[in-house]
Amino acid sequence: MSPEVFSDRILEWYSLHKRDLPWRNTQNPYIIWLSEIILQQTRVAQGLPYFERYLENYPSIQDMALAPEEEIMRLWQGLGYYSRARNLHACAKDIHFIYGGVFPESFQELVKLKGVGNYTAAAIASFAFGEPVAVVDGNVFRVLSRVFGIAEDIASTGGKKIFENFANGLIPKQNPGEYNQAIMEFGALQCIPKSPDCASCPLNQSCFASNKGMVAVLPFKSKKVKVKERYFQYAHIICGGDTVIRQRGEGDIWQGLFDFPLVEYSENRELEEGNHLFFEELDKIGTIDVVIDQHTFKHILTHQRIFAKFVRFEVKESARTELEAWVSSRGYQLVDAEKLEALAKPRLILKYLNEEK
DNA sequence: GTCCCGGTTG
DNA sequence: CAACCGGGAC
Repeated sequence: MSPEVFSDRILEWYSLHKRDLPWRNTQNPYIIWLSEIILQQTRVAQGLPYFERYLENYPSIQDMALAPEEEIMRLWQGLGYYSRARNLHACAKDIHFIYGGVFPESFQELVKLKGVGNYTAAAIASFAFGEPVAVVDGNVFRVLSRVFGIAEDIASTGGKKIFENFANGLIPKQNPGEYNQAIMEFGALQCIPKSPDCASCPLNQSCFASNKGMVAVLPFKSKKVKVKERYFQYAHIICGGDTVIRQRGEGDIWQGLFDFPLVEYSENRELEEGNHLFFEELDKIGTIDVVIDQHTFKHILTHQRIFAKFVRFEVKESARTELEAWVSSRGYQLVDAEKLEALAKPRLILKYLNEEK
């Protein structure tokens, strides 16, 4: 099948099936960029409300650039991959303060922006500026590998390169943005990962995978995820209406988000036995009113299974001064309910806080 | 429960 | 090239 026939069929399918999404039918690079960052590693249904909230809070890149980091992170709460939010803000500031508020217009320049890789640069360049550069996301891998029978490993650097080159050989010079949207939408709705309805597909006759019975095995992806088990002992320490929190550091999950003081064990046994590691320390600084064992939460991520046990310590108001000293010596913070609400927390912590009362 | 999905970065 | 998150399908 020639590139022209392929793109024509994809575009025709798109004209019949395209979803009406708020970031379509705009050429505004800010809106396109925002939607693409949110949609990285994220389904449309999950990202849509976040997109709307960001756009409502920050109608322009200037608004976002001038917003406090804490607010940017809080708006991202629950969406995952929090480095995207940090990069979003850093990029907004760069564009506002360095680029004079004007988005760069070419793939070459766009790809230099923080949080903008090959895919996102191609999306912005083609959607906003009509540059004929192919987007290659998970949808495109799937469509091209099946239709044209490309069996290269999409998890490897070399495989990705082959798909990128192939995709760029297909892209029509007129309306490349429309075509890019079309092939991704085709992958998202028609050529879906599992059990696609090939009978209704306009490319069925000429599709390699369909003809060879290889729909279930293409695209080929080598990755094997090794899941790490972790055991968190959390101390939920409250004093009056205030809560002890700490900000998570670099080099681990939930970077920059807020959770509670914790001890991590390597064995489940330790988690079950070592209940009150914080008890002694807290007991030293003042009287603990109540200690309540909460049940253990199992938090499943792709690469980690986290077993989190929460113990709630209620510290007497009379020991507040001592608690404050301990909190600051450990690099923690004692915050009121309003502040706690305003900070970005991981889903696990939100689950606990919601269930706790 | 288990498996699967997905862009960028250090 | 491994690490980063959460949700949805089955």
